[in-house]
Amino acid sequence: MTEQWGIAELAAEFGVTTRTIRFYEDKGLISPERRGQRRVYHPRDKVRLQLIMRGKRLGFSLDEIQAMIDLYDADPSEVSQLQLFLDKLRQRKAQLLGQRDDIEMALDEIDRREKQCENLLNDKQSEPRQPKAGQQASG
Amino acid sequence: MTEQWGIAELAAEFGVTTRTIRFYEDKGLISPERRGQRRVYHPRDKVRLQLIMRGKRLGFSLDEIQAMIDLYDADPSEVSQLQLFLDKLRQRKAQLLGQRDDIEMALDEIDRREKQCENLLNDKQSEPRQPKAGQQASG
DNA sequence: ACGTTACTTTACGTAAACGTCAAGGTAAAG
DNA sequence: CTTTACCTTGACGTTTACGTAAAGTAACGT
Repeated sequence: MTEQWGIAELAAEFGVTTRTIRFYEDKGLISPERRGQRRVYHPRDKVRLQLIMRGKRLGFSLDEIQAMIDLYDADPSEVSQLQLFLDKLRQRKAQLLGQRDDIEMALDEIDRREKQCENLLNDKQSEPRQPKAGQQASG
Repeated sequence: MTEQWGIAELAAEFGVTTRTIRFYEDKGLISPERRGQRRVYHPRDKVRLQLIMRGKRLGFSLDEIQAMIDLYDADPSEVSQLQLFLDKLRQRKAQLLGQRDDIEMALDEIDRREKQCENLLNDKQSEPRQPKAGQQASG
């Protein structure tokens, strides 16, 4: 009985405004219980919001997030639907793998720059005056 | 001399419209050579566009992409700037690592659903009639 | 009864990232 | 010289994802 929250609590917990949460409801991404005219949120709604937030962090549009949530919720009984469902899953997977590759590349570049900087900082701290052409490779 | 392109060529190569490329120029993300009033793009502009596209695939705003490109281009000479620069690098890194975690989670979930589907498909194909409660674990 | 608090709907506003004309320049080809 | 292809600069339109009032309601404390 303790696992339910008002919209303001949820908003605070997820670091968004109540407007945002209502907007997601308008879009059909969540559908909380109604007690009178008030919205009452349950754990499943929180799970939904977690999925939404993760999707947003990964740059997906709300429509895409909607589609992904549908994928999680779906329970395809017909074989033809199952095949189609599997295809969709694999598409998302491919997209995510691509994103992961992009991230790896970006991380590699950042790591290079980071080490470059650290070296520079060490050099400057150990020798505040003469720059001294050393054997530090630059590329 | 062969390494230069018109805006239409570039647009075709990157799968965007010329409007998009000009928009990025307006935003200061790229600044091609001008021959007369025409834009002429060189390899470095392609590199920029690659970075932009990667940023977009990862869900960054053009402003953020701008900042990331600045990070790549910057050559901080002052120690104070260097420290600040390093901080920015590490912030980006943290963000990217977070995104990577998100992706791993999403991939895990998809993999589970995928295997679930494959099992269902196999069951249905080997036994089109009786569902027959088998020893296939479901969770 | 009255005010406060927390919520509700309705509706107009806005920033980002382009799309979509409109109107024209220019260089080579016919 | 005109057509054609390709480019240019505006400038207004559109979608997404909310922000921001405005005005109303429902329970709760005093």
